[in-house]
Amino acid sequence: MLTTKPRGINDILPEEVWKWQYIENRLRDLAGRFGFQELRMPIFEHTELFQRGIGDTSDVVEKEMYTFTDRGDRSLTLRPEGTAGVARAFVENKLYSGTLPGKYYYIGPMFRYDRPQAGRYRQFNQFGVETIGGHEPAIDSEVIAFAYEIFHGLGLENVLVHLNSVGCPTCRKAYRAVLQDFLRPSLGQLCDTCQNRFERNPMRILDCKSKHCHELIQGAPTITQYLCEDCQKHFEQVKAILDGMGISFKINQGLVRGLDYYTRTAFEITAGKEGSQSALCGGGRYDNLIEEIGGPALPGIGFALGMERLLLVLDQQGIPLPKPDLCDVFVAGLGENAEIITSTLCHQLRLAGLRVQRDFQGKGLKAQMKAADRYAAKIVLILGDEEINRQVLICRQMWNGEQTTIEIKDAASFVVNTLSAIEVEGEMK
RNA sequence: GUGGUUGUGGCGAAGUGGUUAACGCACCGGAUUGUGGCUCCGGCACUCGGGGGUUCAAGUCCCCUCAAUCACCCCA
Repeated sequence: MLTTKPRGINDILPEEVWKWQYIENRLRDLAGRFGFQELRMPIFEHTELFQRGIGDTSDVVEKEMYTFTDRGDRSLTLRPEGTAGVARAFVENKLYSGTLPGKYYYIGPMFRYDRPQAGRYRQFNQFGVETIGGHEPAIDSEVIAFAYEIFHGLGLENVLVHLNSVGCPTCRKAYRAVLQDFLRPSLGQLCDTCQNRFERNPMRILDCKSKHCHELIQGAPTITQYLCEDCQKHFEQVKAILDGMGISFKINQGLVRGLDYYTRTAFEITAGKEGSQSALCGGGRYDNLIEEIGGPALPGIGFALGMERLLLVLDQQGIPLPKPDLCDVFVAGLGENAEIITSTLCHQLRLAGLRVQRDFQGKGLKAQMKAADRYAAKIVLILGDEEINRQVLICRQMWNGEQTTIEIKDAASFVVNTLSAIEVEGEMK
């Protein structure tokens, strides 16, 4: 072949896509129940939106963006995440003039130039929500409850909410100084990356997976000890509401989200799987982002989940998803005389709302029966010369092999009735 | 960006320098002249991810490259 798909990019084939559709439908339904509306933003934006929004020191901006120049010499970037785009759309369309907080969700592909791995791809899909214009702790809790319910509702085991507060610029400034004081004596022993982080973003050192660094940061002061009064109160209230809703969570003081815009509440959700790519969902509050990109000073909070990772754990945990029926009726026409009648019949059945398959290659009855079986057709209609001469056809019920001869003109209504009858029977069981 | 493993038909998988590249599943056809799921029989890779090299001879050795995968990093 001429070429293959680019690295880290995947086709989602029909045999797989029904799972996606099922989950997407559930997500949309759940979003509606929580009062969120869909917002579709573009796949690419001006590069500076992500640079300013996500933060220059983040890995995403530093080394993972798909940035290109268009024919007008503009620097554009394929969106690596959704929040910045929603924020931009919110400001640009002056959505702050509506009822606040605005509650939006999005679903679609994101792009990051990473080394691909299980559960990590260069084009991956996220479902995310954002609420903009509310600072109340109840909003944090509602967003976390929504995220939790997505996973819980699908039947996943060991769903765990990791919760932390990363403070606001005021308390973070104080904490940053304390943390640097703590680390300074062992600065030389930290890994290269962490030495780099020391000035630029010392809180990220707490997140370092290197064993050596991990030992050195034992006993480090935690941000929660240095939260200002407002942040502390906010955090306590979020926890209290979650308790009240019966949503369990675990405080994880090492949880520092990778994007620079986060303030106060930060959370992540995992489901059993330990180690790499275990985060199914990540989110948090971003109280300065909207203002940062030139909008009014409105706070926000949201999360995003990775569809590929969700599908992966569902599979690992053996959670069955309902597979839709692909075929109600297979029309088996035999010989040239059946051609027009077969086509017409298929069309009528489809107009009657049925899923219909047929053969186009003039195969024998045996081969057509085999095909019908593979389509998992519930009913096969057989049309040969004998039947056509008498203007009838044979209706075979594949689940029990029973056959009835009926008139061609009655076929559609007969099939509809037969199928609705067995559906009712199925429901009664 | 770093390190490890892998790459043979649609899929899984033998083959460890030497004639026609096992086998299983799937697929197609037949046994059952007009009827699926079982059984039996038959068919199905000018070719071993791509390129170059070593050799009388390479799927088998070497180099490069691409891709997958795992770990690190990071994150969804």
